[in-house]
Amino acid sequence: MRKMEAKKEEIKKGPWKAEEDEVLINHVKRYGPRDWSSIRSKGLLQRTGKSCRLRWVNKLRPNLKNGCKFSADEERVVIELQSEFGNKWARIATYLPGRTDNDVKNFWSSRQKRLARILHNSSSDASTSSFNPKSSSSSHRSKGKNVKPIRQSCKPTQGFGLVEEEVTVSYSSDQVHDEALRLPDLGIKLEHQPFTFGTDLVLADFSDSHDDANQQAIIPFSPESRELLARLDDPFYYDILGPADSSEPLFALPQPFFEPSPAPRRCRHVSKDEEHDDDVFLHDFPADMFDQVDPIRSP
DNA sequence: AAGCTTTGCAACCGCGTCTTC
DNA sequence: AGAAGACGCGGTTGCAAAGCT
Repeated sequence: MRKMEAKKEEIKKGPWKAEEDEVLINHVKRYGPRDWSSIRSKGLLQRTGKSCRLRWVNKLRPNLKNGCKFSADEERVVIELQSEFGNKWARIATYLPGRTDNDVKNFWSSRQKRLARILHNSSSDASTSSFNPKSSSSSHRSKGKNVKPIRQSCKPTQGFGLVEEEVTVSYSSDQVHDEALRLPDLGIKLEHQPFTFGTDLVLADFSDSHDDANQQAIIPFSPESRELLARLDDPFYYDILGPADSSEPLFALPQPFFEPSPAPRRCRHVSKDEEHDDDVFLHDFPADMFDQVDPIRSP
């Protein structure tokens, strides 16, 4: 028992040190990005194989865009692919060179939280709302599935944009959720908009609770937002919108940066023969890949 | 300037799948 | 065939930095 406890204690967790990174990089140089468990069994690091793999994939791998914000194009790709694939972050990441599944996941999570906050701010006057962004953890995000469909009816009271007649559209909460996420990309801020439009958007509550009139929040979207929401079904939705950033054509239908490489689900395992060829695993990588591996600064 | 809140991200965990023996 | 171990993925958590009051 004591032995087991001692063994447990040997496993190190928490932030990685530069020395550990160096050991890990050396291991990958020598054996390739595999056999993670052997790193610990050989006594090289007190980390689990999983932890080593994660560190390599998310931080040490060459050509990663570490510390680089998602560009407008990348955002667009993520949004589009998320709607297509769902939360298949690894799959989505294959379309974004230099991005990891963790990056995509965190990016999406941030956006969701931001939206939750925006919606909450917009509806803060709606005392009937039970939506609480404080509890909008990721569990909240994933609970949007079982909410009521929402109905948006636009009755423009101002000559604004292209809306000239009454439009009544019904969307699922997921649709509005997703599309509302796009609005900031259009240069449209949901916050601080004068709510002069004629109608309200009745948004389903994102919480887990059951159908209940009290769960509804009245979200007074800005005219531009309403206009966009009213056009979700338009196949030329993206064409209608001008680029938010003059330098980039934001709303062309997204194309993958690269076709995702049909990478094998798992890395090839090492045969006994290959084991002695130090470089055999490096054939998968550019010759200078390790020159690009910057030593990670320790916190 | 200090305290509080929000945000971004690194890392961990649990679980499902695949491979090896 | 099936058990055990390794790997990969998605969800979640914790913390430091940034922003706000």
